[in-house]
Amino acid sequence: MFTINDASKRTNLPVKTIRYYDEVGLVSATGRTPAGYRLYDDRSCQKLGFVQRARQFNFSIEECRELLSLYEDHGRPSREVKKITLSKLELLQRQLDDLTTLTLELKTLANQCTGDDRPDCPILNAFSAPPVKTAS
Amino acid sequence: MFTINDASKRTNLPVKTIRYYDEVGLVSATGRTPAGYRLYDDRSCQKLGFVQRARQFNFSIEECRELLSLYEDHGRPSREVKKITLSKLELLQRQLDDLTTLTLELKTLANQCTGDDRPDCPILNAFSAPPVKTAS
DNA sequence: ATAAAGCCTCCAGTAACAGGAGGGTCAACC
DNA sequence: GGTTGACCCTCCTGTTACTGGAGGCTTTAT
Repeated sequence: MFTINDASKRTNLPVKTIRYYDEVGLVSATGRTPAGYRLYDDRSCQKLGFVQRARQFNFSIEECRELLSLYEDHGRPSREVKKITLSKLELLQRQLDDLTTLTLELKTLANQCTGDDRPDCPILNAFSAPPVKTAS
Repeated sequence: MFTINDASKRTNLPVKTIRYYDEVGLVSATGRTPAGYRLYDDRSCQKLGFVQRARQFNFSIEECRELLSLYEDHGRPSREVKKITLSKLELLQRQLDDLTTLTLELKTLANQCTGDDRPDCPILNAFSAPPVKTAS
């Protein structure tokens, strides 16, 4: 059995985060000492590590909860996991596209801006008027 | 002078959001009717539109506040605006890189997963063990 | 006159924690 | 046996940028 600090070191998760996961019932502590200290065993440390990696893949807490229950259920079909993953991928792709467009547009604006002492600024000009919508 | 609803239509911002911008002092209402209804003039509508577009470019409220004050100050050097924009671009680029890596990794995992009735799932396997770190 | 639409304020909730106050616990050292 | 220092606990607040809703006026249209 490990203290929360040990579990933290094993999983690279901050102590605060582990407490939070316990609180929201994502990964509960295995038990408590008489003094009320949280205790974690190998299995729960493994689950914490699982969540840590899934979180790095941008899965939300709720999605982690779902993945965790599939992870726990050894008879589950891989179809379900793949479904969750694919819908997450779709979301990521959309975010990626948005961010790419954004970056390009902003780069263009920054390039057009002289960045000197003069007050004329294409960036502010672009922000002060609607883009495409031509007022007639 | 426009009601908050008119301002909303002119700027494509939800009424709630306009109220929020007033509350946090980003774009204050020009005045109030005797009954307490917010009023907006052309100028404040323009500022709302400015913020709306800057927000689309992922500028935070605080950054919008800064840009807005530069926008209002007609003697400001474009250097300052460019500085803010470039640092924002840097952040965007980092987000973009992270998201790209993430998407690629997740895609690889999804491709390896059969997604059928069998319980074996490379996605969960990848999450249940540390990635590169080879235990020896 | 009344109903619908619009406006107001205030409160709660969102995601996923982080920081800090205030206080108990444990191990080691002198 | 006392005391430091490292840990642990709970509870509260703050973060970002809003959104939704309750409860209650005001305005507009019929």
